[in-house]
This record gives sequence, structure tokens and C-alpha cells, in this order.
Amino acid sequence: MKISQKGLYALEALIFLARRYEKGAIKIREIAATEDLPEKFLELILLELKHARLVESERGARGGYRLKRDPSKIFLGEIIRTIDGPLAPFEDAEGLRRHVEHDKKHSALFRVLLSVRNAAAGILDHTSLGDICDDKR
Amino acid sequence: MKISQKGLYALEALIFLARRYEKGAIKIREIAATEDLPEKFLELILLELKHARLVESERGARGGYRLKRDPSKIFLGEIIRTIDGPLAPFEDAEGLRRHVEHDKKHSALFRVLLSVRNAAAGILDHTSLGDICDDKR
DNA sequence: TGAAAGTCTAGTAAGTCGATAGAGATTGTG
DNA sequence: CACAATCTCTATCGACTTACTAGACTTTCA
Repeated sequence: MKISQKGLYALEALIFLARRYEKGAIKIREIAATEDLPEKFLELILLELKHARLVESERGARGGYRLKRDPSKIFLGEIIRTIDGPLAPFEDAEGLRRHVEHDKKHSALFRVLLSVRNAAAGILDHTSLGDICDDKR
Repeated sequence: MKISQKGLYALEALIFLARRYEKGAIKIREIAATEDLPEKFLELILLELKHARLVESERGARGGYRLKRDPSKIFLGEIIRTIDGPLAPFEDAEGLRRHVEHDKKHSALFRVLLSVRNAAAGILDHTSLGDICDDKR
């Protein structure tokens, strides 16, 4: 699992949306300006997040983006999977399980890799945007 | 952290070397044939592993490769870092710590990413080739 | 009707990935 | 000594990915 620049932009944009969740839709331009992200690139990212049903949008003069669900119900794991794919360090959880089952020579290796992916998923699928943005440490 | 095909080849080759550790040096060609890895590509990989002091080699007619240390003293984390870079899901541990310290807006996010890298490192830096190759499950 | 916003398809420069080619250096054997 | 086997190293390649930009299109609302 590798988080790309694009993935980081997605996380930052969604954290921004989470922090102003109560205040309604906000324009791409404002997100880009406030978080200092490339505007046209951010468009693509938000569109992908929309297709993944993490955000919703309205067009026209008073349009913009907002989170589709409460920040406490959107987990980092979902976001990262949407933009950067599976959390596993090699292939995905299914593939790793298959290798553990069927690859006689390297079963033990893939078992370790699966445990790494489970550790990552354990953290990222239990940390929400809510956890991130009302953090006080 | 993402393990590439090259990284997987490295792990497989080293596990092979670990399993026959007592038997002395073995030729690239034999490793490639037994483990079904592309020979010329494996050359490059073994060379990199040599520069990282994980293996050693001899040239000439009776040449070949062997592990430089006991299998129980070579950890998966070292191998993966050599071929694929840092274990962190974004940048490296240093970079993440820096962001936790200095990036006011995203401190909490980077703290989570750092905990993911620590979980991965905790597993991979405590699992040795020895653990992998005398596994009996 | 028209400005302002999101939607969508292309494209692009630079880099990475997986792999191959081939010349060079070193060593053991006949 | 010669030579064959083996590791060493540099270069190159096509395909793909990454980070981003351009621009035409659609929808909304004042």
C-alpha cells in the first residue's frame, strides 16, 4: 500500500470538508485555495470521490461539494482504497489469502504480508474523518 | 509501502538461499531456474542485495551467491527497504514525524500514517528469513 | 439568457517498472 | 597459459503510471 500525492490531496480535501461539515456545500476553487491544491487536479479527485459516494455535489451558481455522510462514518481506509487501491503491500487481501492457500513454497511469506495488510486495515478502517478533525493533541 | 514484483523476487530468492544456507554458494542460474525467476533481472537484484550486504558472492567457475549472515539475522524489513524503499505508506518515518511536528492542519493525519508505518515495521523488522523458512503450518 | 459552477474526455511530460543485451572483470581447471 | 564459467556493471527498452493541464460540455439559478 502506497499513498500517492493524489491520495494525500484527497485526504486533505476531505478533512477540510469534514471540518466545515455543518456549513453546507463549498466550491472546488475555495477548497483548492484554502488547502493549496492544484485546482484542476482536485476536480478530478473530487469527481472520483463522488463516484465512490464519499462526497456529493451541486452544480450551478450556488453549487459545490460536501461530504455525503457524517465525518464519523467516513474512514481513511475507504478514501485510500478509492484513490490508491488496496491496502495490502502486495496485490490485495484476496490475492494474499490465495497465495497462503496454494503457494506451497511461499505460504509463510504471504502469511506475513497478509498480517501487515491486516494491521494497516485495522488502523485505517477504524479511523474516521471525525477522529482526525476533532483531534486535540 | 508497496512491494514491487522485483521486491517479491528478492524475497523469494533470499528465502531460497536461506533454506540451503548450510550448503554454500549457489549460481544465479540455479536460483532463477528453481524459483522460476527471470535470470538477467535476478542478477541485478542480487547485485543490489550484495551492495546492501545481505548476500555475498564469488566469481569464476565455482562461484555463486550465499547469505552474508545467518537467516535468523536477516529481517524482511531490511530486504524490502533495500529494493522498494521505506516501509511508510507516504514518504518515510522521518518525513512523517516532521509533518506531525510542523504541519498544524494535518498533524493528526500524519500521526495515523506514522502508526501504520510503525505497525508494518513492527512486523517486518521482527520477522527473519529463518522465521519464514522453518515455518511448519 | 448568461454567468458560474460541476462533469467529462484528452492529452502530456516526466518518471517508474519489469526486463533484456552485452561488454568487462575475476576465478578455477586443464 | 588459455579458456570457460561466473559475477559485475552500464545501457537501453516498451509499457505503464503519475501529476497535472486544457477545453468542451452540462446544469443551475438569478
